[in-house]
Amino acid sequence: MPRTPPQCPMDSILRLLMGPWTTHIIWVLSDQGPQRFGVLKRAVPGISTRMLTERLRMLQRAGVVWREQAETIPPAVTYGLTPRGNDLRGVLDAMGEIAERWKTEGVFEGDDLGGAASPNSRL
Amino acid sequence: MPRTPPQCPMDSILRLLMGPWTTHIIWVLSDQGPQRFGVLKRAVPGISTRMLTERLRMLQRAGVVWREQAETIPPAVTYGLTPRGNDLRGVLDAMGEIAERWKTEGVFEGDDLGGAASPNSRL
DNA sequence: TAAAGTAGGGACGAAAAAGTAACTATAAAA
DNA sequence: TTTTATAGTTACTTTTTCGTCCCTACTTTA
Repeated sequence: MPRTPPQCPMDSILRLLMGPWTTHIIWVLSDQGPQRFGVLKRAVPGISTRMLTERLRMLQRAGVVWREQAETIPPAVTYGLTPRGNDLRGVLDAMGEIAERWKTEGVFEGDDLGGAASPNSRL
Repeated sequence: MPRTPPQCPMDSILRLLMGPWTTHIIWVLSDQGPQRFGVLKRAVPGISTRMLTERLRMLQRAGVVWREQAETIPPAVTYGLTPRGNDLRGVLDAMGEIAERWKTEGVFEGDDLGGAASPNSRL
């Protein structure tokens, strides 16, 4: 991400959501309710421990998720959405609705969307 | 972005929007109407020609923007939102609303949101 | 006795993303 | 006549991201 010097709250929220797995994590927490770390990891297939930890920390710093650690000996940590996190549910729903519609319209057929397709891909 | 093998339309739409400048570009086209390349570039301060071109091409492939080239000698190219592009306006508005609210709540004060803050930042 | 699960932390390195600079063509303006 | 503008493309280089592997400490299970 470039050095946008933005002061623009939109930009901040985008940098928050834009990370690779972020919305997926929020979605799971919103849909399945609070979950423990391991369950969450299994619910987001393909994510690495490192990534999941990092994203959760970041969402926590933003006040979007809470973290509750039980000081038992194999520690049990649970994450959930704060009210602020629930604010995001609307955005996610709106996106999901569009995604559904576009899918029925066949937008995602030859799906080479998203990447910096041309310059340095697969060198 | 990792190799999400997703088949999930949400994922496709996220990969579409997630690029660094993408939403900003869409926002400008939605707010100011169709614009020529140069104007657009000036409206998204900090973006490089390369990036702007690439993002526009991608949005075009997704059917979100249209491109109209006048074959005059200094070529004049205009970009605008398709109806599909306008679908996204709602999502953007929803995000903008939240962003406003969070700003008044002071969420973005020590703004180190978004990045992979811990491991390799600023080495 | 050894292995597995829990919730991570840290180092390393490959790969991807994005900035910079240089180049294209032609016409109009200075 | 040199410069400027348009809308890019291409090559080169740097920066950032993210996956992989190894480590923790303790308990329960096989």
